[in-house]
Amino acid sequence: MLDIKLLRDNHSEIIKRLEMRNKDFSYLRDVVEWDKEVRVIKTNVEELKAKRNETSKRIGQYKREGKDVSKVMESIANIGNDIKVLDDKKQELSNKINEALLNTPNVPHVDAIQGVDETMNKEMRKYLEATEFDFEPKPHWDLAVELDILDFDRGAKIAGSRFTVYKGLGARLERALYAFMMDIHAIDNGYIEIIPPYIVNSDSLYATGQLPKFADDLFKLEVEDKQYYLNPTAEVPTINLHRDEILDGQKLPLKYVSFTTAFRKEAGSAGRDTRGIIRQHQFNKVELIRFCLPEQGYDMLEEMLLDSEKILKLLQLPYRVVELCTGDLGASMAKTYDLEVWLPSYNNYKEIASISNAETYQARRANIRFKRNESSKPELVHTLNGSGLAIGRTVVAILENYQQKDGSVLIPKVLIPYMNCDIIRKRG
RNA sequence: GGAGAAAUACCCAAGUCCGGCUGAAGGGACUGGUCUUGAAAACCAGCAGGGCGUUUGCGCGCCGCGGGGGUUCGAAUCCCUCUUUCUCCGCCA
Repeated sequence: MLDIKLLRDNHSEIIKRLEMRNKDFSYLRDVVEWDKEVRVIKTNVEELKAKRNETSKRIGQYKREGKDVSKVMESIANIGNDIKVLDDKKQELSNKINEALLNTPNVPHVDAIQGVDETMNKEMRKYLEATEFDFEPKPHWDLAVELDILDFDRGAKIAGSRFTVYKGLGARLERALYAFMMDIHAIDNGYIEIIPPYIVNSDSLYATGQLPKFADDLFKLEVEDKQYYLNPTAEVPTINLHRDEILDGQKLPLKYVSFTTAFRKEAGSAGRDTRGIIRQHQFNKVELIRFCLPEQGYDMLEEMLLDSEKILKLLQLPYRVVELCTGDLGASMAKTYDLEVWLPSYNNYKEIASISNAETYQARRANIRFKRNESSKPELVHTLNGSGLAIGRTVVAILENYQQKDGSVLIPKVLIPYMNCDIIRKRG
């Protein structure tokens, strides 16, 4: 959420930067006006309330002393009603302001790349060259079916399209990958391990910015009269660990690595990535989350990027780092890097991780603050999140990049202890 | 699923039946001091946090007793509603 105070002082500048997202944000000028009105009303209401408080106190005092009270009562006869009328008016305006702010995305970073879509993202660096084969490489959807490690038909039978059964060494590869990633981040990189609830409430989703605007992407559960949602990304439960809390500034940054199964409706993705397990309704993901001081935010972002890259390096997968342009930037984020892994079946790079700084956007919505020391005022933290990595897509990358001419798949060295084997072959 | 009980400031806890002198007793912790070679103990003193408005500033005001709403001139206290926790019974990995 935007800071209304910043908006008061700098709305032209902020609107200008928001419009780098290629949308119209002129309605924020109205918000500034409503805000002025609210403050005028507030002053009036508070004066009335002060008067009422004072008079009521006097009534109590008079009663104790046995004095007549009717005259004092008369003097504030209609004050309650007046207060109510003004309060309602104020509430109405506040709601309008709030709704507008909740629907407004984050302000892109000052140096953000202006662009309309992913074609204008900027490649920062590359690791390894695209894998070369001396045979025709197979896409993972063929390879995995031949190896009998993924079963698309039965996934569809059990649940529906975009659901897949992992089987045999396919299932083990998935399990090996998340154990491996959790180990690297928790043991080597110093993150605290988290397994959060996979069902979240709407407060949590408002806090991280999935609601109110992106309800269509979420699986919703109605249980009696209550509404729950399936976790769309570990970012949601993990950022919400500290909703409505004041953290100890001395203990920042807080670093968490969170393992979840993520559920997404992929409502706007009909026809995209329909083959294989690139885009599923259900997938596993290891997610890095940090809460830090505002001045640390961008150093933390670079550090997290390296933490994610480390996984790809250890797995010896070719990838590149891109910085997202404003047209491709998620609504809650000020700056985002994507890691894109080389996929022979796409003959291109494909997103496997996304590492972002939300600055204070989520912290303000979630009310997550810190104190530098005991006597200082609370300030909003920066929240960062990054994949470390998406497991399903890592499975794809390994299958496709490590495949051999005979249809078997070598296991990356670092995974062998987790897999208890060094190759996936067709079962006899 | 059934039956009860509870939620007060950093922690414990009084107040809630019978609304006003509770902007919240008391204790612990914490901070400062006295005493002591030093420490402990004892004693003295200080001490709710947060949000918002207004002001050049000192300050002033509004809102906060789990959340939301209501009754009232006035609510920690009365009413409605939601959430969470605990105890017992049932069921269960």
